Amino acid sequence: MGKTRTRFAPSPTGYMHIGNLRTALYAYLIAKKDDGDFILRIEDTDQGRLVEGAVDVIYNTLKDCGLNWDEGPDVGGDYGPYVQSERMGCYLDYAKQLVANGSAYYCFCTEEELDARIPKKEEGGDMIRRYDGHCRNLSKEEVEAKLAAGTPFVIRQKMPKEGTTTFHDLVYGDVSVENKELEDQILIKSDGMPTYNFANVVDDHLMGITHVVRGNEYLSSSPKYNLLYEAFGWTPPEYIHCAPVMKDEHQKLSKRNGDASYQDLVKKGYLTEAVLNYIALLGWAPKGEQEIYSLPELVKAFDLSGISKSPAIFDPEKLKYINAEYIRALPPEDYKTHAMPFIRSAVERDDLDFDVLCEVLQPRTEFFGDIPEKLSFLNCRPDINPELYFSKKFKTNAETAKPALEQTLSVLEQLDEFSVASLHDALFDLIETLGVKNGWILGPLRVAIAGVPVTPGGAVELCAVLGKEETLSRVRSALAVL
RNA sequence: GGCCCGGUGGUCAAACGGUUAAGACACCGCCCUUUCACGGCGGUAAUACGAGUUCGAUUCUCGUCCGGGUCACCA
Repeated sequence: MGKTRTRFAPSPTGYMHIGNLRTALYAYLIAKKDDGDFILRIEDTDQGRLVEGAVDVIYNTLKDCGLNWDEGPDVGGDYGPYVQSERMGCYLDYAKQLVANGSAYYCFCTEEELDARIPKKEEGGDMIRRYDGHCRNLSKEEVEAKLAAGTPFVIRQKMPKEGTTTFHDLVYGDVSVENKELEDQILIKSDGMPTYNFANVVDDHLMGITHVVRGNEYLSSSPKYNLLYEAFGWTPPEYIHCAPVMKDEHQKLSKRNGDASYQDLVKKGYLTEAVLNYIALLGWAPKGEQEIYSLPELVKAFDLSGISKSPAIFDPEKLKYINAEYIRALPPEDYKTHAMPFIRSAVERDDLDFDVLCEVLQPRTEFFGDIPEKLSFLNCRPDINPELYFSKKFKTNAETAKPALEQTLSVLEQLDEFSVASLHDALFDLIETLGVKNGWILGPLRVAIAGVPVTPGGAVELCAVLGKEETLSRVRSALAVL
């Protein structure tokens, strides 16, 4: 048995959606779990749907996520080229091989003939037509003659009429279909290009792919693939079909619905590692209770038996939770690097202690994009609603706030160093001297300098963030209206 | 419509013939606490339905219902 080789084979038609990325992740994990190779192949046979820059999005996303490929268009490898449009030479020859051994045949039916002979019927909202095998029985002479005359043709796979075909899937087990259900699908189009189904089989075989990981929309066409392998005398790969990632009970996650893509999530301030961790868990369950996994840990823990057969709904709440876990685990410098652009977008002033600000923000950040709304009070001196001074628990209100703030102000005026530690000491000394509850002093102070009911951090931290000058100015102006 | 696949709390999911049917997110309550978070403790909440096999079914079989996929010279 050779090395495990998996591939990720996207078509560059847009962006990386979460489902795509998960398929790539699983393919990567399956290969790496076995010390195998992960291959990137670009399937760009549909030139009409190519989107500018889409290949770069694929490269960048995979690189960001650390899903490094061992072979691919840019890094090369022994099985190239890795861009399907550059492999066009070989497919027709392979198809002819199948014609020669009786597993495929030339078909000269035109669209018009088909419409006349077997009009499409509506079934369940789709227009359906099953090819009738008209050209299966053409004599060798007829075929030769048409080819010689230059009649346009396609090559179709000749499906057995009887019996059943079974293939084994590592997730779904054995799947069988009656051969009579199988259509004589087109292998080579009239322009000489292979269809996706055919190119896929040939490429996977030529590239030595041992495990095919893909969405389960291919589950029902897999028997056809296997019949193709059989016709060539090739060994079929192992199949791992994955249930889709859903937006809700009915719809898949998709760009068309405006659903979050990987890039969108990153832009909103989600960490790559967290996104990857979350999507690994969407449709796969580890053995134990652990749910925070780095990529190397995933490689170790990944196990095919944990892959789910049913669709999974993408849950933004759970992603937020996982992301928050990652954010809290960040070293403070890294947190600051990530957070500063978002802080800057909300805060216009420069004279704040951003280290302290980051310190109070870090345990309160679920994703970086939620930072700005927490910080608007930092920009200018607040207008204070006196009701904010009221607290049942600390027996405070606008009346008690006045003496409390006066006492506090005189302490703060004496204090030179506005660090969290020195502010804490000074204010708690005052609290002890007065013999009051912490909240009797600290509650009103927080309101006076912030003016909003909810702030990241308490009075002590906020004083440190604002600095002496701004703090005193805010306390004085709060006092002035009491 | 034919065929294929699936169906455990709101969500992700464990349990692969015997459990009081895990755990996590969300939600609710309590504690901690200078607000909010973090943290700690506790709570509400599930085997789609009906038959069968079995001493015993979430688990095996069949039917029903529900959902998804597929049936292209698209990938």
